[in-house]
Amino acid sequence: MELLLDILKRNGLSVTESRKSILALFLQREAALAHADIEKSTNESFDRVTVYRTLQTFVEKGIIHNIPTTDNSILYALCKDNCEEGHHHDNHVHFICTDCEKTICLEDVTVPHVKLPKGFKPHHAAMIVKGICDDCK
Amino acid sequence: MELLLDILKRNGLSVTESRKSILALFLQREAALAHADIEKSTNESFDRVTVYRTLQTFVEKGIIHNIPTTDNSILYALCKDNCEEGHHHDNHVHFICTDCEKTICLEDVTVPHVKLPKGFKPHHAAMIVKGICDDCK
DNA sequence: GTAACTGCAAAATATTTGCATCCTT
DNA sequence: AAGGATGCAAATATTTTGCAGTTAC
Repeated sequence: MELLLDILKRNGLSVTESRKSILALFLQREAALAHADIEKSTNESFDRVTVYRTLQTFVEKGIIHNIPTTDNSILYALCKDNCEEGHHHDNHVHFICTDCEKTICLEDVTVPHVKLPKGFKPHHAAMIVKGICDDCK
Repeated sequence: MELLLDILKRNGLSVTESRKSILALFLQREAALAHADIEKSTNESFDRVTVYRTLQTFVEKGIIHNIPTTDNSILYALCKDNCEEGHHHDNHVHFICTDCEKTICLEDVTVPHVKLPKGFKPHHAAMIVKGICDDCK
């Protein structure tokens, strides 16, 4: 709970119920969350609009980042290292379990470099692996 | 244009105006397309619903596949090899140019394998590289 | 001729914006 | 007390569904 308040304060955000609850959700799960997950998990105690605005604020501050998905949903995840340092290092692999549908940040697996065709200058790379996670195997 | 009809017929699809136009769009561009791009490019000559249904049909038949994105859009791309063979091999890297905003299939760059933590069984991997493309450099 | 595709209407869902009120600092 | 955050209402955008008319084969 200390950590939670630290994160908000460090980023110059006022401490409100919605921010505390939503950030707590991210801290207690290892999986990524979609907007809909957050609405469900907080029992709809916050206005839908507040959830949108809270997520947007967190992304702007670099507290969470979004993860590429193949469908039209946006997944958000907070990753330990980032938060501790206050800036983004989401260069790790994301794993989507096709069984339990969770998206997990594999903090220890970094995205490998690839050789691109001539003329292409890479700036940032993301990688998503689908399969069966440790819990569902 | 021959190719175009071949693709439709090979997949057991009847040849209609919308399918021809939309498939032609994919064939003449190397970049991936979003639903909105298609509506614009076809001059809104087709109903929005038809575009949805056509894209869905193409995905089901394996003519196009969708590409992961960080925002909440869905990008679709047809990749040469897949179409020639009639089934999916989209295990190549996708490049998103942050300048022209195009998403390009790098057919020749395959997604590298990564070593996952114990218990994780990979099934499919995708990789997205952001940066500056050959045209914008 | 028949099955399948399209367009229109409308429903359902998702996202954004404006504004008055309430809460944090 | 002041600035920012929230909730509500409503506008806007996106996606889905049903159905009647049309088209491809």
